[in-house]
Amino acid sequence: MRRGEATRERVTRTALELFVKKGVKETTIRDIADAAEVAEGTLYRHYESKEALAEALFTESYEAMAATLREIRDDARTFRDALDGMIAFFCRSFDEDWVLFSYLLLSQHRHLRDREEARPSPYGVLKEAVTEAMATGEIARRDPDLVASMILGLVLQPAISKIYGRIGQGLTVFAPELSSACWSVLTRPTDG
Amino acid sequence: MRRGEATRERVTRTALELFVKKGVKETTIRDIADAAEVAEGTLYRHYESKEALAEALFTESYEAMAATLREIRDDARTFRDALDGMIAFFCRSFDEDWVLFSYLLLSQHRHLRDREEARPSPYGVLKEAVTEAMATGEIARRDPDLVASMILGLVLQPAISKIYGRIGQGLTVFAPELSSACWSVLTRPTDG
DNA sequence: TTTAAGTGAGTGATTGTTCACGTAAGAGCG
DNA sequence: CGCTCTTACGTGAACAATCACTCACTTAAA
Repeated sequence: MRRGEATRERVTRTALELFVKKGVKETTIRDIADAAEVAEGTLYRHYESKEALAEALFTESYEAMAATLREIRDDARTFRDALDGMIAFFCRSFDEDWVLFSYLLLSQHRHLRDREEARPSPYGVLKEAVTEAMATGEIARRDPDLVASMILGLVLQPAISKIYGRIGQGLTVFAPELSSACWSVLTRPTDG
Repeated sequence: MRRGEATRERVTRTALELFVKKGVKETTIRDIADAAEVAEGTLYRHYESKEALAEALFTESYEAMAATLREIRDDARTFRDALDGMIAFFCRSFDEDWVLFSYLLLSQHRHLRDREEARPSPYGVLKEAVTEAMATGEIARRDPDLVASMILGLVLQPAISKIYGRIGQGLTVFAPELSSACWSVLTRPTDG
């Protein structure tokens, strides 16, 4: 009694691909059903609505990412180790599932709009790590939100550039370079 | 015979605000017409379609930004001056018209999707500046796309964080800090 | 008088969702 | 094993709502 699971996953994956290719609003239930080779009604056996599907797709991956980043941070001895680990993990994940990360990066604003502050997020984990590193004196004390944002952008924008085709190679090869760039920012705060 | 100009601008501005608040697809012609206190038909005296309005709104500001950044770069003697000037200009513009920049930042993926490579863009200007600075030896030679992306992200993400309310103050106060952070990245490429 | 600008009810097409009807996978049972 | 029963899963025509856009008409600036 569980052929349903395979169908669900096919629908979900197909939707993800179409959402990335055309956008959520521009993708119709019919598009998804046709591409996944199921009837329109089937989609509603697995998701309450198209919006719920788009939301689940985002939130599940987004919070899973946050959870793994937290683990990496908790397991690391130093902030530098945590940072390197998080960056390496992000790059690897990105290269492993390009489509999923395109969806996360390109549709985040849509979903983050009405999201409770308290929910787990990659940004939240990073900010906590930064704050703690300031407390232990590992990095200089500055506005944690500014620092976390700069680092986040420094890593995410290359990923976005890869999505746009500006960068050809996988992200993983740049992971060490991204790490050291972040570290430069963290250790040379004020400079002529 | 030109009461039209004022109406056009009211429609345009109202659309911008609604696009940022609700999203483009989620904003209807009726929404715009009601909020701008005109009839639905009026919108079509000034724009071919809703999509054309959304596109014009994006492209005009985006390319105007690129043009100004290019001027700043051309007027600057050193790359460092160019970078500082561009960052300062971005921060000022952002603080001056928060709504417009929210639109540019949050809807860029939608519009950059099918955009000709050759068209002027802030990224293009930055990449050129980076490439030239590498040629003159002002900064170390590395992948220009990676470097341009890192710097772009380092500056844009704080702006996005401000849109999300994570950062309270205006961006302008952080301009010097953003500049020096970028410079750290540019001058300390490889680091244990 | 001319014509750009404004109007808003009407239209046609799209689309998310439903629901009454099939289908097959396991459960219970003799 | 064979049978029936139950229930999750699958189907797609039909529905109702939405919405971008049109157009015949009015208004007012030059």
